[in-house]
Amino acid sequence: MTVKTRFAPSPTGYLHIGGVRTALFSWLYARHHGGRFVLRIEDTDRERSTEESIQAILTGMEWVGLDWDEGPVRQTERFARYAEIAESMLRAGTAYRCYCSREEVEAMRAAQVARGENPRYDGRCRDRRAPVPGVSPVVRLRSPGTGSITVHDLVHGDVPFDNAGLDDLILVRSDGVPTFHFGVVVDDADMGITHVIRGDDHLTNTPRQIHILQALGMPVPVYAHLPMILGADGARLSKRHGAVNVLEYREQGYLPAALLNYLVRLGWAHGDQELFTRAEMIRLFDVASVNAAAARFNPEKLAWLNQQYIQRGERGYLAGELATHMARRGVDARQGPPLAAVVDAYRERAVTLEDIVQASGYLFVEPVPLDEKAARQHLKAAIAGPLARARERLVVLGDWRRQDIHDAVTAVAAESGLGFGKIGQPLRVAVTGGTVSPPIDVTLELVGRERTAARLARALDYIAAQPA
RNA sequence: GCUCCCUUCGUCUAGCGGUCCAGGACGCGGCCCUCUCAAGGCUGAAACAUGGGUUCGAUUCCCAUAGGGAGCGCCA
Repeated sequence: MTVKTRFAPSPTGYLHIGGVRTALFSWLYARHHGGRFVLRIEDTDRERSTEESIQAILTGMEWVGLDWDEGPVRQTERFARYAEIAESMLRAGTAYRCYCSREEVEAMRAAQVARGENPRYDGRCRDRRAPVPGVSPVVRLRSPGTGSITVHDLVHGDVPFDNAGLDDLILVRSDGVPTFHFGVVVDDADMGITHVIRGDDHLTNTPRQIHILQALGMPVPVYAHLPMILGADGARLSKRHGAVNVLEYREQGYLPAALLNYLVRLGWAHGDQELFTRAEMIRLFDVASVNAAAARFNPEKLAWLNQQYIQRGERGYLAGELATHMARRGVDARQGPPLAAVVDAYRERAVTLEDIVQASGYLFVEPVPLDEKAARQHLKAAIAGPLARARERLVVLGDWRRQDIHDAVTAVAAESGLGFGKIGQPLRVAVTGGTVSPPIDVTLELVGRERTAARLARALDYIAAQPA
C-alpha cells in the first residue's frame, strides 16, 4: 500500500507557523515512505474563506519548499460528491433528516447544562417520518450511542472513547453545505489518504469521524495527532508572541531551511543531532517517535539555527537571497562590492539576512553617514597623523587585497608607536561611519581603494574642523 | 460541567527497568582568543511535578492528585 498523506488548511488567514509544522511532518512522512502528499483547501466555510488566504498558503508552502503531488483540491469543487454521499446515507438509514430549529437545539442544550448534563443532541428526529413544512432540514449521522471506539494513533497510542458521549453530528447543513467533519472524511476516503497527520486539537473529533467512515463502509486511515505549538508563555501561539505567519519570517531574513530545521525539532529528535539537511530529515523522520507533549516556540533557538545556516550556507545562494532583501530595502547592490564577498564577510556576525543588509549599508551609500558619538570618540586630533599616513600607504598599495591592507595598517601602527587597536578603530569609524564592522582589513577591502581614500580624507577634514 | 490528551534543566529534547549523583542543544554566567562586533575554544549553574503502588531495582510500568492543554457549533 502506497502511503498518502495530506495537509488540509482552511483559508481563513495566513499560513500559520504551527500549520507549517503539521505540513512538514505530513510531507516528511510521505517522502520518507516514497508516498504521495496532497494539498487540500478546506474552504467550506464560505463566510471566512478568502482567495488571498489561499494565495498566502500556496506562497508559504512554496517558500519553505514543501511540494505537493496532488492539488490544491478545493472542497467547494466537490459539493456534488458530498451531496451524493449524503443521499446514499439517507437511503441506507445511516443518516437522517433533522428538522429541529437552531433555537430548539439551543434550548435543549441549555436545559441539559442546567441539569448538569452533557450538552448533546438527543436524537429526537431520528424516527421522524414526515418532513416539517417550510423547514429545510440538516442531515445528521445516526451514531452508535452505545459501546466504545478506540482511535489507534501513532503518537498517542490507543485512545478509547465511549460512544455514549458522541451525539448525532450534523453532516450537511440546512443550506446543503457539508460540515467540516463530513467533508474531511469523504475527501480523505476518496483521495485514498492512508495516514491522517494533523494537530491534536482534532484528537477528540476523531471518533466521530470514524463513525462516519464506518457508516459509509469505508476504510479507516491511520491517525497521527501532533501536539500543538505554544508560545513562550505556554499559551496557544498567537500574534502577541511575535511572528506566527510564515511569510513574516521570510521578511525578517530567515532561511526556509533553518525554519524547517527548527520546526522538525519541535516534538521530534534524533539523538543529539541538531542540524538536519532536507535529505536527512526525510531519511530519519518517523511520526511514531514524535513527542506527545506540546512544545513551546523558542525564537532564540530559531535565531541560532538561522545563524548556523547563514554561516554554513552556499555563498551564491545566500548572495541571491541577500540581493532580494537589499532590493526590498531600497539598497542598490550595484553601488558596492560583489554580494558574495559581503556574505563571506558577514556570515559569522549575522543572525538574519536583514542583519547583513543593515550592517553592510555603508558599502552601498555615498556619502556614508558619520555616527556623531563614534566620531567624537575616535576621530580626535591625536589620530590625524596616523590616519594620514595610513591613507598615504593605502593609496599606493600594489594589490588591494586583505593581506596587503593588513600589512600596511600594521606598518602604520608600528611607525606611529600605536597598538593595532588604536589605529584600527579610528580607521573603522572613518571608513564605515560607525564602530562595528568585520576585521578592518576585510572591511577596507570591501569598501575599495577609492572610497577608502575619500572617506579617510573626509575624516581628516572632520578632525581639522574640530575646535582644539 | 463532561470527555480526551499532556507532564525530564528557563526552553527544545536524549533516555524506551539497573548503563543516570540523568546526556546534548538554545539561552544565561565565567575564562581564553581579540582592531570593533561576532564567530570559536574551555568552563559553570540549571530538570526526572507530587503521592501511592508493581519490582530485587524505577526518570523509565500502573493508579491517584496537582498543574497545563484540547474538544463538546448548521466554525474549521
